[in-house]
Amino acid sequence: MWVSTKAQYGLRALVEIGLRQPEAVPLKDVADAQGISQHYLEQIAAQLRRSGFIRSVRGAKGGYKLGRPMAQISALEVVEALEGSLAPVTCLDDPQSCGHTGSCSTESLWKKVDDAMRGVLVDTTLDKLVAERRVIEGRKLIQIEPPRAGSLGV
Amino acid sequence: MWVSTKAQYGLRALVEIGLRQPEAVPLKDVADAQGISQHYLEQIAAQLRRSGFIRSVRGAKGGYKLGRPMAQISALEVVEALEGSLAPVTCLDDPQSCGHTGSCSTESLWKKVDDAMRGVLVDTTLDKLVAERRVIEGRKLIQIEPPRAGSLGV
DNA sequence: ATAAATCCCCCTTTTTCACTCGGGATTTAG
DNA sequence: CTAAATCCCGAGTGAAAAAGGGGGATTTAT
Repeated sequence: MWVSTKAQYGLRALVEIGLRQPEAVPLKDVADAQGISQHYLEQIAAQLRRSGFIRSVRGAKGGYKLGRPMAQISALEVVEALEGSLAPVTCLDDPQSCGHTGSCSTESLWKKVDDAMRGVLVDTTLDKLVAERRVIEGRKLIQIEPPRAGSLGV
Repeated sequence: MWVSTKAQYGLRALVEIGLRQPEAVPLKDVADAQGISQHYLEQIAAQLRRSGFIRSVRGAKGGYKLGRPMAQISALEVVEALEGSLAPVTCLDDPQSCGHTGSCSTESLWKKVDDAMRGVLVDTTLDKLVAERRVIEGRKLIQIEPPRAGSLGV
């Protein structure tokens, strides 16, 4: 596994927050929904906030809102903000690290791998993930967020 | 970096050995050519041997030969033999590890990433890497392994 | 016999992961 | 005003993996 749980949790948290736009979503809800330690999630949220993906609303009834439109948040950005470069080998980031850049037979292989993976992650924006989430949840969404009338849950 | 140096060294060692087929190549030569600790390389070679990628020839004038045709050795096999699964997230290997397989909005993203990267690595066989290496080395190859006639250099 | 090689097992050091712990600051509800 | 709900911050921790090192036994060409 080379994507840390931190990055996975962060991305899932953004989906959870995106799902309830434009309401402020407290981390407790996210932690409960995803089965994650709330305190750990706080640290992740702090990083997401510093990177501008979310904005905090403090105090009771507070929580987090998205910092920019869902279509402008790619999975690549999120993951790299939380765990640094996703390059398969360091010499793609730092050509001096191994010394023989340009003369290595495997260099282009790693470049291709990097491009392939990066392509998928750039293409996957938050709105797509949220849409997929809505499909998965289906009707259950209605029970979580009743549209102001109490005529749903018996 | 999520491909260990062990896997990188192992792959490069196979290229080095493949380059001199069908001669037995001692690890010292590989270590020198690649700038790797010979002792560390021994450990890697042991794993490659147990996986059948190379066969050892013991004693003086010994070394390692390829265990099967270069076209039948993919980078994916080599890397996975040396460092286990390359899946970006554990739930692709072990669906029980996270609990909510099938109901996770990011599951298909990681599957796509996995497929993209795996596709590149499966497609890259040792003969392609060796060919690329020959291109890089160019004429220098002649100095290392003269094909019995002196009519090539100059 | 000797030198060149592979083979084998155990050991250390450093770093990273995935959290936990213990608070403090800010805002709203009552 | 007070209590509750939130976010905010930094330190610490236990386990695992990464990247080797040490030392020696075994096999074989010469």
